[in-house]
Amino acid sequence: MPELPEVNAKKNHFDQVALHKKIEKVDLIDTSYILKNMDGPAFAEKLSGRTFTETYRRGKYFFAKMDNGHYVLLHFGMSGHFYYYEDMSGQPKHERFAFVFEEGSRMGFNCPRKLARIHYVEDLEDFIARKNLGEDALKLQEEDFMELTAGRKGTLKGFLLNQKYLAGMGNLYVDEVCWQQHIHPASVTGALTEKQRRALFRNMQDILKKAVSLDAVYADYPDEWLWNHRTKDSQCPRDGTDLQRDKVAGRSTYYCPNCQELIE
DNA sequence: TGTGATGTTGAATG
DNA sequence: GCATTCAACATCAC
Repeated sequence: MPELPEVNAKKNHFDQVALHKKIEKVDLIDTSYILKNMDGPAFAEKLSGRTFTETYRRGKYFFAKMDNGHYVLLHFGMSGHFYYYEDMSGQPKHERFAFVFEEGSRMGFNCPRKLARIHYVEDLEDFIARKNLGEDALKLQEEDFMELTAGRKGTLKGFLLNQKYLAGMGNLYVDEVCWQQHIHPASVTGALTEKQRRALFRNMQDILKKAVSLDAVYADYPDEWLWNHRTKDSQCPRDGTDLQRDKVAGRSTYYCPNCQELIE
């Protein structure tokens, strides 16, 4: 589930249940694939006795700051999720590790597909610079977006998905904004007019803000959006045309062949 | 049973 | 440097 609004919802959850609680230990189940820059026991040792003091989200990257000034980066991949519980009966099936708080509750990190990535980060700025991670899509300024898009070759979808330009957009929100703007996702980014690019940018932020305000609960997303119509054999909520499904920028893409213009 | 899934990365290619 | 395509990562659900 995790694109910007989903990760934001996870942050909200984490802030609510995990901040300011002393970590007694880290329960390691299987961190072999997801923990990237140290092994499980070293990670557990680093975290033991620490307290999370605040959190920071940039795009889909979630950083939990500790009382020693260091961070834990949690990237959820495709299927990562937090589960907070006090009774072991609440332990999720694919928990890879859990922060065990002194009071006895646990913040479990569940990840069936092991595509999540965890790093122990001493220097946040350095980590972001090395990742070449772009500005958060909600913090990006319109003029910077205009500069990033001007004259750019390559598909609009490929651009919006690339986290080094702006961070946070994923497959579903990209389809949504392209659809709302009547623009075919395979359009050439730099071929859009200035007016189109400005409108796209504003609409993108509006969509993200709305999704964040709804805590990424899909059932509450406006029915006028493509979102809940983005399924096999469905129709465009605007004009009833059968939606088309193609691969664009290597990702499964839904769009309306009738009302989304290919600009190139 | 085969296929695809909200993400990222690296290799190969143009 | 830029952009594209493909494969890989590991598991589950349909």
